Amino acid sequence: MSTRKLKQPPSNEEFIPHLAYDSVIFGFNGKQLKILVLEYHNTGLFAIPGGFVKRNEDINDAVKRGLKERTGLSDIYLEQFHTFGSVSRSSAETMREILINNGYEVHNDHWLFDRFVSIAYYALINYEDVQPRPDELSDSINWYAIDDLPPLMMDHRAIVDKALENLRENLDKKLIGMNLLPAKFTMKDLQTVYEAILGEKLRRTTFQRKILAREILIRHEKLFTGGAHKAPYLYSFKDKNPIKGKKYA
Amino acid sequence: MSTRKLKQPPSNEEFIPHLAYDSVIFGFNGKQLKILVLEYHNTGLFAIPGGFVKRNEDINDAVKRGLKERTGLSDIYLEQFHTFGSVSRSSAETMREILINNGYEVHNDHWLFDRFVSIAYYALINYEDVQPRPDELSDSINWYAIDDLPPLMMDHRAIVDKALENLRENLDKKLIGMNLLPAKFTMKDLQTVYEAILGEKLRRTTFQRKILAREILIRHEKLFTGGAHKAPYLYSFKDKNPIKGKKYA
DNA sequence: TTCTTATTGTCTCAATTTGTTACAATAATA
DNA sequence: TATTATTGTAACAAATTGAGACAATAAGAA
Repeated sequence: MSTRKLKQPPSNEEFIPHLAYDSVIFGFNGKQLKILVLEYHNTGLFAIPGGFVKRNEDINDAVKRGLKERTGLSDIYLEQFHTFGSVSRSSAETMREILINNGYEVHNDHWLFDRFVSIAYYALINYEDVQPRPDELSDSINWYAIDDLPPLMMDHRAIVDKALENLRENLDKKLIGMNLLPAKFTMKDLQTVYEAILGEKLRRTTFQRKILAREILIRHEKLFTGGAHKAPYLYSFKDKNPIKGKKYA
Repeated sequence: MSTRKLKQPPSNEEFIPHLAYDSVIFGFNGKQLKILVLEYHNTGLFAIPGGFVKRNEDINDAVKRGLKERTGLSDIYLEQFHTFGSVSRSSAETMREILINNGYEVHNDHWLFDRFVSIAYYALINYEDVQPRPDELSDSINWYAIDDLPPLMMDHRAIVDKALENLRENLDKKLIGMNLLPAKFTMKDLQTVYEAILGEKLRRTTFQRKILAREILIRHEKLFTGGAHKAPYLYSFKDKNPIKGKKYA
């Protein structure tokens, strides 16, 4: 019943050789910080989403293109954080395993088996409005809690760790919460995002005071959840890009 | 008298195509923060030092190799800070101008005229123990004060600006001063480095108090300069890599 | 209606950190 | 022995952060 596969892998003509990108896509489900991890067909190999750069394409655009394909979202918050360039990070064996198990016909000196330098980005997206789609090579793509990841292939674990490190550093400078929460949220929601990213509990009153002191939020109506207690206000972010020097955590 | 040049440019066989590095090399002359800028023969083009990555070489090693060639130093403090990947940053015309004015014979589809992605690093070196050497393509290499740079070719000015931005951010986290000063220095020396990097004056007593509170310095003998005033202590850094969370500026 | 409960918004006061000024302790030199 | 410029530290004020207290709810239960 099954036909012989004759698929062609990405072409050398179209893409810059030796160059790839990888993306750590963060989402927040209301409780935990998660990232998208894909699994390749019949290999048991887990990886973060990556791709190649077209010969006449900005790297930023290549990453956006990949994210669009997998999440359906455009206008995603993206941050380039490191380029991984050791020789040892590349693994021809791993690439071969992936391609073979996807039914590709590839010769031994195919460009995908070469050494690759990877430019790594992290993305922040609103968990709720995404239905992740696996790409052609992948079996599945799923959210995994940041502290419960499957073993990742090659150096992908190191990439994720470095992404998280950078995300934590940028928590001070950029408005991280804006990209991980819906437009309106409670102060507790925001605090939970901060705690999930930092991996530690914060003091409620201090957090609230500091966030409010920054004057980056607009207060809206109250949210009545049905809980037997005072209803919290809803907030939204005032500005897209204030960049203040103040700390809030 | 002069012979016809028949030099060969770097070979496509040896290097990864489309991939380069650029380095912003910071030094401190006791007063100002400076960087190394080179000028290409007969072109009036100024650039920061860069190079290519061998096919079987870690990118970090490629940068170290380039730095060693130009400064004679190994064991240089290096920090990768960004990868520049827009299509528009590359300029075949500029490359052609440089190669032609160096007497190279290159065909029109030479690999150096292709689009390049550049991984950018900054380095911190001790100004005093360096005698910069121009490379084969360059006329000269000289120190320029960070606020008095010549016009730089292509996007090199943006690379320098981003390097400085990153250096300022890392002033908190890493022991920047260690790499820009001699082994022993006065508190005033250290403050001057901080001021040169930040581009602003700091309050003497607060600076001294905060630095001392971090307990990263060892106090040595006094330094008698011959000035008609109290002699300052000399200090050195205690540890290579403490990484404290405290701020000191 | 009136309790009870959990949560929220805000206030207060203590502890810590930072900003600012003051001042004594030098190294030369006059 | 004065004079001068600079350095190391102390002292106090101002600002920020930590830690608790507490009144104001929004339900549901009594």
